[in-house]
Amino acid sequence: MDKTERRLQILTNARDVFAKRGYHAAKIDEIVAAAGIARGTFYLYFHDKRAIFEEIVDNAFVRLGEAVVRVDTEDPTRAVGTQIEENIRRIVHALFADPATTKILLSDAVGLDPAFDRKLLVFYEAVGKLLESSLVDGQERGIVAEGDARVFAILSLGAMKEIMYQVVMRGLDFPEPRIVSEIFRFLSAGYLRVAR
Amino acid sequence: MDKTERRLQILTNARDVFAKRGYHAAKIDEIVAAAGIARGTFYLYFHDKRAIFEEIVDNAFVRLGEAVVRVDTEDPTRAVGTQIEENIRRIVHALFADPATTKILLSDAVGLDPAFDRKLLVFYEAVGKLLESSLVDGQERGIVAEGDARVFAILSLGAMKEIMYQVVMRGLDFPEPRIVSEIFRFLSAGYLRVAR
Amino acid sequence: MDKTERRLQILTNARDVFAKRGYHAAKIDEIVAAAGIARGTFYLYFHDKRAIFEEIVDNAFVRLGEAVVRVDTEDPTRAVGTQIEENIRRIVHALFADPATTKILLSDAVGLDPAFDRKLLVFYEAVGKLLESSLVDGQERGIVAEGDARVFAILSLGAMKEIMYQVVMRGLDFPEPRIVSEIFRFLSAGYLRVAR
Amino acid sequence: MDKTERRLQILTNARDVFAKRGYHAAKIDEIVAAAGIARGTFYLYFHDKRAIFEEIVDNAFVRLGEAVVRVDTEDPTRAVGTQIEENIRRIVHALFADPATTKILLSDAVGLDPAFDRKLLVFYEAVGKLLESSLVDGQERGIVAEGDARVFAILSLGAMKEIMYQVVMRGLDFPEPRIVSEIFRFLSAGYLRVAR
DNA sequence: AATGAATGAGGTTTCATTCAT
DNA sequence: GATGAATGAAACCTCATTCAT
Repeated sequence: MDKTERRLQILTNARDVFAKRGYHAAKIDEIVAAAGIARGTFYLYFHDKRAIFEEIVDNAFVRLGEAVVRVDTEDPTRAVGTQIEENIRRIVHALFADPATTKILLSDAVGLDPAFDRKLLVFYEAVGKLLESSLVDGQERGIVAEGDARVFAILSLGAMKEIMYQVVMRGLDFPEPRIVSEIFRFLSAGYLRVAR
Repeated sequence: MDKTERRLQILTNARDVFAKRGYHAAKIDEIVAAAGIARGTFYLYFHDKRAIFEEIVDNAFVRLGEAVVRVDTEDPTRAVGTQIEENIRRIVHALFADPATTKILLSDAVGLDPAFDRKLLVFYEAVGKLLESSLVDGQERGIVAEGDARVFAILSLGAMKEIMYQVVMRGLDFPEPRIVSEIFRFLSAGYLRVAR
Repeated sequence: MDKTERRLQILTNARDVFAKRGYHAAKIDEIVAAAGIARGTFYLYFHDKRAIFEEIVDNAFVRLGEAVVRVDTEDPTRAVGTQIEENIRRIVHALFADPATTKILLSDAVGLDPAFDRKLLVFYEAVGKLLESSLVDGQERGIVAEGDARVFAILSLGAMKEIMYQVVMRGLDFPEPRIVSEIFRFLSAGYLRVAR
Repeated sequence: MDKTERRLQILTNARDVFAKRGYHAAKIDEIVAAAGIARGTFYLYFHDKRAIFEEIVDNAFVRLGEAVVRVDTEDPTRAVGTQIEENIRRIVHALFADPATTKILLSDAVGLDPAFDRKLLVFYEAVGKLLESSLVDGQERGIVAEGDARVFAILSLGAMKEIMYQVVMRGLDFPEPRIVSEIFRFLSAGYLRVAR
């Protein structure tokens, strides 16, 4: 088994243990037992416990980042709405494809410590900024309502995070397409039909 | 200083330390130093570290629970929209009133361990159920769009959690009323004006 | 309630707690709760935990010491055998009269620490010396077999300690007179009827 | 050094520290210092302080149990008296061979707490039962005096315990064979030659 | 004299990390 | 490269004792 495979094997098992136990309750012992390696071997591949956890999170960030594609409001071949829906679909799909990592992202990595909080914030800010600029762009074209695009971005992100959190933590049993369409509908029209 | 005051003093300082450091990095030593008491005194008032943390979270749950009032769709004196907005306002206000606890709720208490995760889920489920039944009620009266009320509840909760998370973690500088009206608007109409 | 009574009340309750839990597991808290006094009050009457325990043991030593009466081999009115039996009877009676203290003596006070071990040894040595000198006296009068009187003393003491230990620890249900006569018989004639 | 040796090394040093200080005053720090290992290493081999102490006591029980051999009253090649004496000899020898453990057994393990008391009682009861059945057997053959065999067993056990206690605690300087013969003589004929 | 809240020394145990083999 | 025994820092918690009221 070559270095890369071995790394991946450790990474995968660590991910499962982190997802099952949470960061602190995940012991190196359990990770190496799951990976079928000796304790010392772990440290040949990862500097420390924190490092492997960060790598798991970072990889997830990369995968999620790749799922998000800038909406091209001028592309005549693909409707803006479709592009947005595609984005949602890809993100939801990436999260569904690896529930253990999703759980880590939405639960275990949260509130680990100030440094990690920062890392999460940076990622969410990056996603938020991307979304925000798309929204601003959309506002100029009249396909996004007037209002603070940054707030829209935050609220949208939160809505998506929460439903995935429920799926992963509670085992909420919704099929992917359903979740995608619900989110899309929610972002499109909200649900309140009242005056205040 | 009587027992109740002393308890409160410890509770308050512990809350700040937890908010600053996160659960695990918060050391009993720092809490007692902040409270200006001896280590032993701490254990006179709280069984252990976990207990005081739970108490902080439970108190927050109670306060938040009290902030939520069932929407009365038949009250002719208060428009439904106003009642909903009032709810949002009260919740946001409760979270704003104690940012340290809000940070604990939205960050430190998350992913602590499976038992605590369950506690959070139970609370969010209770809030969700309340919201959901209001929404179903609203749907019958035509003031809430057709669709899965449970999903609406989850998405709404997530949107609110996220914006408060940003306020508390990043210091997003939005005044309370602004946040309230943004959320209301978001829930009312979403922002996308596109077909897919 | 005057000082002496209060002291006695604490002493009695402490004795029961020590007997029930053993020295280390007996907490000052449990003692004061049993005595119905405040924690601080305890220290008005006893210097520390060790001191009250020592006092309990010392009192027992005094009572037991008083139970032992020198055997007068020249008294024509009381047979030596009767006098010895009387001694055994008084000792056994004293131990039976206060099972809690007996348990403390034979169990809790044992192996507490080197200093306390010394105290026990000193007491047993005093008893042993007394017994030994009686035995030497008896040997001169031909009513005690030849052999090392010191060893006889030790073996006799051990036999008595063990049967009382069984009575107190296991609840061996033997009536006092039975125990007295069994011991007497044992010391008189042993039980083996074999050559080696 | 392999695992078994290392365990033994820790066990031996712990035994000495327990014997020197008593259970509670024996600190893990002193044990590991004596064994020349780090604190953590101790916990690699033993679950906790209690566990290593129990193991020491249990090992002693096993060794002592092995020393006791059932007396065969029908063996024509070995006189019953000789067999009994052999038993005493083996037990005394086992206790002499490891004075530190003997001290632990007769002093430190006594009155540790109710659970441990129970353990000791169980062991002494097992030995007592064995002895008792031999005595009953002996009574049927007329080589043991009439009387309560159980009481005989208890008294004999106590006599042996006490003399070993004196040897180990006070450094009573009696050679092994002397102790064996004194006990045998004592069990055979007692020492009182009086009527009551 | 009585109280009981406060103290803080001290000990056990855990577990991430190192390093000799 | 792999191993796993060894390390030791670090943290929680207990509980006998003190002392202000």
